[in-house]
Order: sequence, then C-alpha cells, then structure tokens
Amino acid sequence: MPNSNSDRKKTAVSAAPERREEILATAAEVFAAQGYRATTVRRIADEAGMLAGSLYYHFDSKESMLDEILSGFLNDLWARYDSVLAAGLGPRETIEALVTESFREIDRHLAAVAIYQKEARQLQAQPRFAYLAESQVKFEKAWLGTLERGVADRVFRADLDARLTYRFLRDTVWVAASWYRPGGLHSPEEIARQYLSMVLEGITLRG
Amino acid sequence: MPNSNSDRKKTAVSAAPERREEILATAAEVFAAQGYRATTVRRIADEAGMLAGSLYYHFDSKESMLDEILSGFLNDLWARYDSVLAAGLGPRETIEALVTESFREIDRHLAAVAIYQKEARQLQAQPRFAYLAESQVKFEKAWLGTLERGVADRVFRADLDARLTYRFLRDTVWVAASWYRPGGLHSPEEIARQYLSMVLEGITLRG
Amino acid sequence: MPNSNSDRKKTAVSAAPERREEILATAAEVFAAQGYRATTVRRIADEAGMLAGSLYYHFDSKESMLDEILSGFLNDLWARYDSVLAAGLGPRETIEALVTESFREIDRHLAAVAIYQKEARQLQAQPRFAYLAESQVKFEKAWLGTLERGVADRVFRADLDARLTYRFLRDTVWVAASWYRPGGLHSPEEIARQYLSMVLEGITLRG
Amino acid sequence: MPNSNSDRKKTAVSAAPERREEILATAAEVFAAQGYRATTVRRIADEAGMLAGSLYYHFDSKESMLDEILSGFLNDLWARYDSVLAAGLGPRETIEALVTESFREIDRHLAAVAIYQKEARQLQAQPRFAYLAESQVKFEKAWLGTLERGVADRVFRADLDARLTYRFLRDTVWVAASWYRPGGLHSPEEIARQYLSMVLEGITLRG
DNA sequence: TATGAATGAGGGTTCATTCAT
DNA sequence: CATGAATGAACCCTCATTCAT
Repeated sequence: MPNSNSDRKKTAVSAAPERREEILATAAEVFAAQGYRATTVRRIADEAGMLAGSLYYHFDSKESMLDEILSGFLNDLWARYDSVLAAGLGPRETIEALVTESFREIDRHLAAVAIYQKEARQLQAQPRFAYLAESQVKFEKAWLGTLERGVADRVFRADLDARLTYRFLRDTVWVAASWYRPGGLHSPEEIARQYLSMVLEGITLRG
Repeated sequence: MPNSNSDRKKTAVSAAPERREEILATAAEVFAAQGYRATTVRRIADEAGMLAGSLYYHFDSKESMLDEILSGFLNDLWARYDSVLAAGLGPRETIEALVTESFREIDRHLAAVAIYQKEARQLQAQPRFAYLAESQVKFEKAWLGTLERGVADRVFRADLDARLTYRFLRDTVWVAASWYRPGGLHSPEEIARQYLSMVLEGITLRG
Repeated sequence: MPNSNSDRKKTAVSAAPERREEILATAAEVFAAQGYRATTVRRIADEAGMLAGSLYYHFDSKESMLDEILSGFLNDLWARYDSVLAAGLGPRETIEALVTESFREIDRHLAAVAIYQKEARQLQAQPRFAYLAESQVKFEKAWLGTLERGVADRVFRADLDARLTYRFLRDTVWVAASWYRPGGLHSPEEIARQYLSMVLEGITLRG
Repeated sequence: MPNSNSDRKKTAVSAAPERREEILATAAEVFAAQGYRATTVRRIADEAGMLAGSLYYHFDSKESMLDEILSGFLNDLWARYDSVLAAGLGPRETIEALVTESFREIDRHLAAVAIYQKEARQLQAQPRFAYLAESQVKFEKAWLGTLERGVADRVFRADLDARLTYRFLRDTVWVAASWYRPGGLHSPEEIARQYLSMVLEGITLRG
C-alpha cells in the first residue's frame, strides 16, 4: 500500500522522534474530537505546550500531520489483516479474526479510526490521500472475498446480497469507534465476541 | 421535541417558500458532500445560481441553514417514529417497523442524514443544537426500550448486552446513509428487509 | 448659503410631499439616536413602515436624506440668525438674541442639531457637504464679530482671548442638544435665560 | 471603577507592550478622525504599517481596541480626579482643579477624549461598555456635589438650576477636545485659566 | 407606490504558514 | 528548538442600492 509516511521529507533532523510522536498523538485526539477542519493548528500547539509556529519545526503542514496519523494507522492495520489473511483459516474463522483485529485496532488507534471514519471520504479525492481509496479497495476485496468463499462453502447464507452484507459487517465494526472508550467495561475481545455473536447468529431467540 | 425551526423569525416573509426550499436542498447536498465546515457559502450560492450575499436575504446565517436542514429531518423522522411507537406492535414488529422507516427516511432525507451522522456529535455542544442531544436521548429510549421488552417477552436473546445491541442496531441502520444512493438497485424497503434478516437471523447458514 | 436641497433632482414626482417629510423626520431621529453610519436604511424603512427598497422611490440615497435634513435645519437657522443680525441691536442684545434663537432651533430641530454636532466635521470634507463648512465660517463671523464689537464698546471684557470666548459660547449653546428633551422642565427660552446669565455674569456669587 | 482593560485575556503575552501601545495610539487617532464605525481595521493597519490580519495578533477585535482606548483614558482621568477630590479643597478651588485637570487630560488623551465625546452615548448600551455609564454617574456626583457645596457655602450663586449649571460646566470643558490641538498657542493651563475666568466671572465687563 | 429578490462591494475576522531571532 | 510577530488568502456576513413586477 502506498504510504506517504515512507517518503517523508521532513524539515526536522531525525533527532528526538519522541516529541514528534507526542505531538502526533495530541493532534490525533484533537482532530478526532473536533474534526480536522475545525481544528486549528494553534489548538494542537496549545495542547502540546508550544506555540503554533513551533509545530512547523516538526511537521511541514497541518495536512502532513493528518497524513502521518492516517497512514500510521493503516500500516498497522494491514500488517495485522495481512497476517490473518495469510493464516489459511476457514471463512468463518477468518471473519472472526478480522473482526477481532478490527476491534483491537480501534482500541489501539481510537483517534485515528475516528478521524478516518469522518474524513476519509473527502480526503480520498486529493492525490496525497489516494492511498485511502486503495486501502478501501483492498479492504473490500478481503472481506467480500471471504464472505463469498463462505457462501460457496455453505457456511454463510446465500440469500443475502453480498455487497450489502459486506457493508453491514464493515460499518458495524468500525462505527464502534464513535462510542468506544479504551479501558471501559468491555475489552475489545469481549466486544468482538458479542458483535460476532449477533452478526453470525442474529439477535432473535431460537426455539 | 424542541425545534429551532419553528421559532424562525426570518427575514423572509411567509410567501414564496419554494426558493428557500431549493436553496436548503442545495445547501444540504453541499454540506453532505464536503462537510459543513469545509463548505463555503459562496459554494452554496454558486450551486444555487446566486451570489453569496443573496443567501442572506433568505437565511440569516450559514448555521441557520444547517439548523433548518437538521431540524426538518428530525421533525419528519419523529413524526414517523411516533406513529410506529403508538401502534401497539410487538417488540419484533416494532423493530422491523422502525428499521424500515429509518431506511425510508434515509431515502427521503439522504443529505440531512449524512450531515447528521458527521456533524451531530460536535454540534450538540452548542445550545442552538441542543435538540440533537435531546433527540438522541429519546431515540435511545425508544429502541432500547423495545429491545428490553423483546428480551422480557423471550423474543430476543437475553445473553447480549442491551446497550451494545442497541448501538449495533442504530449504527447499522444509519451508516447506510454513507453509501446509499436513491434510485439505486435496492429500494429502501428491500434494504430494510435484508438488514433485518441479518440482524434478526444472523448471517450464518443454519443446518 | 449653498443648499443642496434647492437643486434637488429627485426621482420622485412632486406629489405627496407629506410622506417625504414623515420619512425624513423618521430618518433624522434614527440618525440622531444611532449615528449616521450605524443607521441602516432598513432600520429607517422599518420605522417608516415600509421596506428598504421602497425608500428609493422617495430619495435617491441614504446620503441625500442626510443632506436634506442638515440643509433644512441650516436654512431655517440662518433665516432667523439673519433677521437678528439685521435688527441693529447692541452687542449684548445681539448675543442674547442669538443664544435664544439657538435654543429655539434646538427645540425645533433637535434631531438635526444632534446629527450636525456629531457628523458635521467629517461630512465637511465631501464636496456635497461643503455648505456645512461655509455655514461654519459665516457662523464664526457673526458671533466673533459681535463679541469683538462688544469688547470695543466696553460691554465685554477685553482680557479674554476672543476666539476662545467664541468657542466657549458656541459649544455651550449647541451641546445642549445632547441632553435637551422637548417638552421637558425648562422651555428653550428659560434655558437661554439661565445660560445667558451664567455666561454673562458667571457662576460666582458677588459680594 | 469597572475597567474592562484590567481583565484583559489577550493573545499577546505580557512582553513587548510597546507595539500594542503604538497600534493603540494609531487606532485612537483614526477613530477620532473618522469615527469608530467609519474606520476600517484595514485603515488602522495601513497606518500602523501592517496588514489587517496582523492586528489580530495583538488585539482580538476592533471593539477591544476601542475598549482599551476608552478605559485607559478613564482610568487615568479618575486617578487624577480622585486625588483632587481627596485633597479637601473648598468648592471653588475644587472646581478650578477639576477644570484644570480636565484640560490637561484633553492634552494627554486628545484622541480618546474625542472618541469618548462622539461614541460614548451609543456605546453605553452595550454591556461591555457599561463602565462608561458608571463613570458618567460618578462624574456627575463629583461635579454636582461640589457645585451644591459651593451654593451652600455661598460661594456660588443660588439662583441657577444646579443640573443646568453642571451640564454647562461639563460640556464647556470637554467639547474643547473638538478644537484643541496639543502644542498650539495656549497651554492646557492657560486655556483652563481663561475658561475658569469666563465661567466664574462671566464675560460681561463690570463697572 | 411599494414589494421581493438579488447584487456587489466591502468589512471584520480567522488561520495556516513563514521567518528572523 | 522554540518564540513572536507578521503575512495573505479566504471566509462569513452586512448593507446600500437596483429593478422587474
């Protein structure tokens, strides 16, 4: 996956990467809380204990912060998804593993996920963020493929529109970022288990 | 439900509300496509075939356009929800009716729903948009109550966390606005049927 | 005195001059209360029971309303001043008559006087309002001349700077417009009497 | 006295207040020359040798500049008035000292005084500028009280309406700001002496 | 005569960004 | 590394004015 993070041509010398990460984490939280457009660079600087101008020593633009946040998240996500997909599991087990990894990713990169959910659609149009669209395509291929494999294997119902089911699963998982709070009542794994139970078995009680 | 739309003391007189509605529909589409903050009033005016300043003959601010769009949508939604809730249906039938009405509402007010999804959380903080939070509360009461009634009636599974299930249902329905296109392959009712089937029966094939 | 009022090339037909006067009086009051710049043409229209655009049937601009108000006031003032100055009175009696006429003029054209006080200095720069400066010059000539005649006649003290005294008199009289309310406790003549008493005799009690 | 200037939570840090003062002085002069409403921030910026946006680094609005100008002037004025009033002088000497201090204040804060004269009445209505009204009240108390004390002490004439006399004195002093130019022919003290002479003794020559 | 709707030129303000120190 | 100050483009909004009806 193309990752603008890799061809980073920063102003900064390579030294002190911790400060960068701190600022990035701060920025991510503010972006998630207020929205990317609504967030001022000054607000981020305030939160990071510096002046707005000082941010430009570490990053060359507000947009590049966003870029790093999003690509960092997607890189991490795909590393895990790829290893699930390479494990040679059956369709149902693959879905279970993907869902579980997704909730874990929400737990790890909550802010980034929230930002992604809200901004990705608009961002995709810009060349700089084309990788978002590519990730989307790859994502659909993985999930939809698994679902279709499951239907073929008579593990999943065949009477449902595949793309509809895919969207249903995808949305169900990721919108959780809008209410999930790390350290809350349920662990990511517990949430995954319940979600899977609903998705796979439905919420209706069986006689 | 408090509705800022009702105590509108606008510049415009009562006559000729068509132009208002036209502009409002245009604004809603642009807001939905680009995000509220990212949308300039010039863009709305362009799209409406007028100059930016002219918008202010009909509305007194960009924010008040947003307000009317959102409150208009919620008013319509609640009129329908209320009549479903007043119909005295069983829990499963109530859920089915609510889901169906929701998809119909997405069909009717697609732009407004998309805007709501993206902006409501931040907007709620402003006093002017407090009604969004109130609607949210009422919404949760309706859905969660129906689910709990269903569990008590042994119609729904008792082993699921009720709030988790509620969120699952709620999000499942509404995020559809992010991909739904009116006049597409599936009618709102067809989408509702399939969604309900997944939610109620699960996606796993039964022996 | 040049009076833009005389070469009025209005849009309006000559008919219904009462409506004009009504609007003008309304405008004068609003200008006086809020300041010329701060007054919107719409506010005047509201107060006159019409829409902003409708004013332009009667007047061709906001500025021309101001012009008519101011020139109307000055025309009236000079008619009276001129007849005082032509009466051949002694210096003290002339001053007394001018002061009394001034307070009467404040009583008659309160709003116009207030506007004049506040806006004249800036307005003078514009060619259209050059007559304000000319009036000022003529005004100074009349008062200062009378004072100097009084000094020569040993009616007024000779140890005071003449221009200082002139300004003292002028300001004393006209600022009254800032607090005077027609129909209040004191009539214009009573106010004139007391002012004159102070100005001529001073406020110190004589042994 | 309430002073909005004191609870200033400005963008600017405490350091380098000189630039602020420069800009403020510039703004005051432009406000005085053109009127507050008629002054554009672009004009102030031009005069200060910067761009309009740059002003907002130092001040958070055009209004807050006005606020600082006015409250700065009033603070200074009251410091001096208060020390006069605390000096335990007789009525006539108190009036003389107040008048003299007033002319000195006009000399020091000419622009601020001119602005005050022209804008105070309208500004008072806004909560932010309520301190103008409070100052006015305190002002009247000080002057009117002194005048009444003087009448009781048989230093001033008893046959004059006290409030009328107060307004006469007040206006007489302050309108001088409309024509006074620092560094002109007469010093503030000289002007005060002549004004006092007129006010106390009158302009009529005594046999 | 008056209205409704629009125009268009600003005006105040925000904000990402730059840069000398 | 960070600050303080400034830039400049863009934004929302206001308002006098126009004009067809």
